[in-house]
Amino acid sequence: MAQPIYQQIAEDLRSKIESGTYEPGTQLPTESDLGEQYQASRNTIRDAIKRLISLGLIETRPGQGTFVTLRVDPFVTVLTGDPKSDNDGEGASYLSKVSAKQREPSETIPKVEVLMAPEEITRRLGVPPGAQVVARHQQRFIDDVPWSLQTSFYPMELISQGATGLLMAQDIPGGTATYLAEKVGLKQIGYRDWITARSPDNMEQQFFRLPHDAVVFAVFRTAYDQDKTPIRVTVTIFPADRNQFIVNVGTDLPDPQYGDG
Amino acid sequence: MAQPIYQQIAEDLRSKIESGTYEPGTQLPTESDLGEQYQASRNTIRDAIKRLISLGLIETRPGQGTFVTLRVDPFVTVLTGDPKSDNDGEGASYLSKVSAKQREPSETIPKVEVLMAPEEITRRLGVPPGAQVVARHQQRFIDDVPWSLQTSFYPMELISQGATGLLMAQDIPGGTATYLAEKVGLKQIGYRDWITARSPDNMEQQFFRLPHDAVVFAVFRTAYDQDKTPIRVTVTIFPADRNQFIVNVGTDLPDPQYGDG
DNA sequence: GCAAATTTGTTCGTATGTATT
DNA sequence: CAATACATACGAACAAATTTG
Repeated sequence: MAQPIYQQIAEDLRSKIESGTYEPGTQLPTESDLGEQYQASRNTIRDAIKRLISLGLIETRPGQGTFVTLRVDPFVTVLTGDPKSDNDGEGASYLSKVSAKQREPSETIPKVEVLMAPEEITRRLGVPPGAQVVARHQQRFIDDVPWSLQTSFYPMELISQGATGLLMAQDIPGGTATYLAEKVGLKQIGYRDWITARSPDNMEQQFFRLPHDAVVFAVFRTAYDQDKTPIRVTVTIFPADRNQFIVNVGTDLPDPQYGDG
Repeated sequence: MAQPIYQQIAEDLRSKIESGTYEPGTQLPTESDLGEQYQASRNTIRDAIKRLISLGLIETRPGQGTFVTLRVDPFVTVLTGDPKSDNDGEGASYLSKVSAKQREPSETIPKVEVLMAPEEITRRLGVPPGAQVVARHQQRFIDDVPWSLQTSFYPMELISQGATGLLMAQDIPGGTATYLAEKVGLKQIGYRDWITARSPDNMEQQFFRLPHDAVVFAVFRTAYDQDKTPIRVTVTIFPADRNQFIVNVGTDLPDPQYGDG
C-alpha cells in the first residue's frame, strides 16, 4: 500500500474540487454515497473528509451535508500606518482600502474591565507582574462577518494621572492617542507590531465560528511615548482564513492592487 | 452528554499538560493505558489525541509513543528594515537580533530556474500572464532546523538588460539590490510585504517535517524601483510554530526584548 | 407544529499494517 | 525475531442537527 486509502480518496476529491468538478458552494455526495463510489467504509471516507477540511477545501454541516468552501476575499490590513495616530482600532482606519467592493465595517461599544495583567501583557507593557491594568475589549465585523477581537491594555497609572476616560465604556472621540496627549501629556512616537499565529481558543472559535483546527493571527501592538515607555498594548485576533496583512517599507510605493492577495 | 467524551478527555489532558503534570518532552501513557484510565475505547482516546495534536500540544511517534511537544523559542523576523537594501535573504540580515542565545543561520546555494510565472506572481510582478521569469530558490536553516523556504522571481527583461548574474546558481555578493543598481541602473526605493497564512503543501510539509494540519506563513515581498515598477517578488514560507514577525512604525523605538514573544 | 427521512457526529469493537525498540 | 505502540480500515449502532412532508 503505497498510500493509505483515505489519503488516495482525499487526493482524488481534491483534484475534482480544484478542476471544478465540484464547484465552490455546491454539495458533495453524502458520506455513504462516497463510500459506495470508492468502495470504502464510511469511516475511511470521513478520514479523507477530515483531511480536506484541514486544508480548508470543504466544510461539513451536520444534518445537511458536505460542501465545497466558498473563498471569501480576504480583508487586508495595513500595519504600517501613521506612527502618531491611534491605529488601535478605536475609531481609526484599521481597515484598508484594498477591497474593490464597498465594505461595511462595524464594531461593538468597548467593554471595560480592570484586572491583573496576564504575564505576556506585563512584559510588553513594562509593568511589574501582577499589576492592575485597564482592559478595553471590542469586537469588529465587516459586512456582519466577525472580523477581529481586540483588547487594549493600559497601565492603571494613567488613570490616576487624569486619563479617567479610559474607564468609560464608550468610544473615545479622536482616538485614545489624542486623548492621552491632552490629558496626561503623553505623545505617541510610534508602535511595534508582533505577529504570531496559533490555534484559536474556545472563545475565539465560537465568536468566529471556526472549525477547531483553524488558525488565527494574534497581533500584539505596543505603542510608545517620547520616553520610549509603553503606553498601551493592543492584542488583536484575526482568523487567518479571512485576513491578510500588508507592511510597507519605503515611501512612494504604488497602491496595493485588489486581487494581489 | 454536555460535551463529547473525546473532548472531555482532550480537555483533561490539556490541563494536565499546561499544569505541568506531563512536562514538555516527556511521554504520555500509551493509548491503551489512557483508554483504561478514562474508561474509553482506544478510538475515542485517539480522537482526543488528534485534537491535542492540532493544538500543537503533543506529537505522536509511531512505534514509540505520544509526547508533549517541546516549545522551541521562535525565530523573530523584523519586516521593517532598510527600504533600499536587499532584505530578500540573499546575504542580508533577514534574521533578527532578538534571540538571546546565539543562533547559527545557514542557507543553501541558490537553485536557479527559468519558468512561466505562476498567476499570483505575474500579478505582483506586473508582467503579462504566461511571461517567463527567473526563479531563485533557497532553503534556510537556523541551528540546523529548517526555517524557511524562499523563492525570488525576477522579470526576464532584467537579464536581457545585462543582469545575467541572476542566472548564476551562486550567492550574489552585496545582494541583488546592489547588483541590479550596478548592472541595469535600477534603484530600489522600498518594498511591500503581504502576509498570509495557510496549510502547508506536500513539499513544505516534508521539508519542515510538519503534521498535515500545521500552518505556515507565506510572505510575499514585492520590491519597487524609482518608477514604482516591481523589480522582484520574493515568496518566503515560514512554519508558524517556530516563526514570528515584528513591524516597527516610527523611529526611536526601544529594542525588542527577548521573551516578549 | 410534528413526525419522518436524511446526513453528519460520536463511540465502540475488532483486525491488521507499519515503525521502533 | 519478538514485543510494543501508533496507523489504517471496516462494520455497527445510536445521537444530534436539519430539512421535508
